[in-house]
Amino acid sequence: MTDGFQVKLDFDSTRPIYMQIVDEIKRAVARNLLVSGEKLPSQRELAEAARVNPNTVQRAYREMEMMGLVETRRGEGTFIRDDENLLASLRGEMAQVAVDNFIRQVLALGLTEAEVVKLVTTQYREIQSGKRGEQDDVR
Amino acid sequence: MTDGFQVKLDFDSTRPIYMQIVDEIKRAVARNLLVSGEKLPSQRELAEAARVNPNTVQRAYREMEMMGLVETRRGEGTFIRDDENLLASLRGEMAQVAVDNFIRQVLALGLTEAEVVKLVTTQYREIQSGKRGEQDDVR
Amino acid sequence: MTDGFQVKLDFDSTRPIYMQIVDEIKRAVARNLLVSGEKLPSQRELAEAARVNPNTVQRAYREMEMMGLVETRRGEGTFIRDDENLLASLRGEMAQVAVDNFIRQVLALGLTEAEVVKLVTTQYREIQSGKRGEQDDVR
Amino acid sequence: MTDGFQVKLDFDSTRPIYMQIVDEIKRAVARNLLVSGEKLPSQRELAEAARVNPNTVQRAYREMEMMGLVETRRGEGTFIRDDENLLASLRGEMAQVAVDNFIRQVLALGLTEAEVVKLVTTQYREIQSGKRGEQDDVR
DNA sequence: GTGGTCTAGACCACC
DNA sequence: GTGGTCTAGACCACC
Repeated sequence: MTDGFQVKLDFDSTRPIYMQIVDEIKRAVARNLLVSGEKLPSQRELAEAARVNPNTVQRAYREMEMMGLVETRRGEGTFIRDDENLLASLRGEMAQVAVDNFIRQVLALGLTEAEVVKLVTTQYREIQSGKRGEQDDVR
Repeated sequence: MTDGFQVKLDFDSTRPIYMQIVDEIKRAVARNLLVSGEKLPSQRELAEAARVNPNTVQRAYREMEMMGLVETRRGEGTFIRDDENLLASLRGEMAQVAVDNFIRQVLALGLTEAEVVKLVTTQYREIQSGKRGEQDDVR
Repeated sequence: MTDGFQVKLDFDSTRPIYMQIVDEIKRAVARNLLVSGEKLPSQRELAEAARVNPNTVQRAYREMEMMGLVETRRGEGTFIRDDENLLASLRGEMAQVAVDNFIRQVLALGLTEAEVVKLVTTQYREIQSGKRGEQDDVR
Repeated sequence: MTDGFQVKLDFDSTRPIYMQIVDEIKRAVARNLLVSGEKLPSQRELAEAARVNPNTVQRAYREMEMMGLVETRRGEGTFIRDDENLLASLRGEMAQVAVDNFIRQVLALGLTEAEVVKLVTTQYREIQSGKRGEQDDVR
């Protein structure tokens, strides 16, 4: 796992393990931690590292292949495809989830729209400026 | 369990259990799931429900007493105090954490400030309008 | 025992032991028997010396930490903090209690204000002059 | 013990019990809780109340008789004598002890003479004014 | 070594 | 019933 992503699994979750693997890789792609053309770990490698059955990893990779996120080249490995549209929609989905959770939280706290926008713009600038030259472990 | 809050603990976390209890109750107060004057479960009740030692619950309650969040009356129980300033700062803290996490996520996705603001305002209105008469379990 | 203070506990008192420990240390600090930066005995040491449970000592130390009197550094120990304001207010409190008790005594004896002031000034000078080079155990 | 004084004994003290009884009665006299002509409890009564041997009480009463504080009239009981000089010296002694302890305390706290006098005069007036119509349990 | 957390359980005080 | 204190002892984290 020297790659730019890690697969953290929750074995207590009701969400199937293979889906969790897909989620993690989608997330890494959306965040540019995995880029077009990059090779994923081999199925065996990942299975060992994540301590799951190789079949589980294979199912995850097959799902991603079907959704067009990766392509598997026999004898070579599995690679992130170069598909701008897919990437954009991935990012859109994740942004949507993030914003949705965020809004629910601030609504529960009783913040008005104006307050939220204020906080968001302020914090956006603050964090962005602080990011210069920093390592990017924003998980 | 009939209360407006639940205490979910992660026994694997490095965060001490008593702090997790405090966190949960602070959160419930910030969200108005627990309001001024309301009685918390007795130390023994909560200890049993959360499957922790009564001493652990007591430590949590004592911490909250010291920070002025609750008031404990011997022989009667522990109650949420009425302190507007404290409540406001609690909400401020939680909003800050929420916005901070959110911004880090969207920055990792490469969204611009304008895009973020757009998403936020759109979603704010959407979720708020959908909230009418709904139950509020947004955890 | 080589420290400048001793913790004498009254196990029959209704005052909790951990508070008695706090009282004693506050007194020692107010009297400069313990000074800024000085290390308190470790929790286990004091527990053994005072024949109480380590948890009881810890509670005392935690209280003092919260009131800002001491600073505890994990793996190192607990130290008197350097806080002039706190020290002054500690001394003020203790002086207040002493003067209060004293006045009640002399009032009960029927002394007038003038008589009291006379006694106080005379005795102040007498005791102070006798103090030169004496050991200071005025408990 | 409907009288204006109580005899509290410390059986762990090194000070003999009979002296402690004398001390307590001297204190009550100095404070006008026992006045000239007043009858002390009978030796048996006091022995029973204080849970000591009647001989011990007798010794205490004998001491006080010798110092001129009380007189015993066979068949009647023991009474506080009317001796202004003795009373004055009793009060003087007690005042001396009180002031001595007090000065040692405030010296240990580092108060200057001026500060002490200031505190004493302020507190004298405060307590005295607060005393009006109050019950006088200043022990 | 140091402090920090937690459990199990006793006993007390206030109501 | 409620919370408050204390003990005994385990186990962990930091040094």
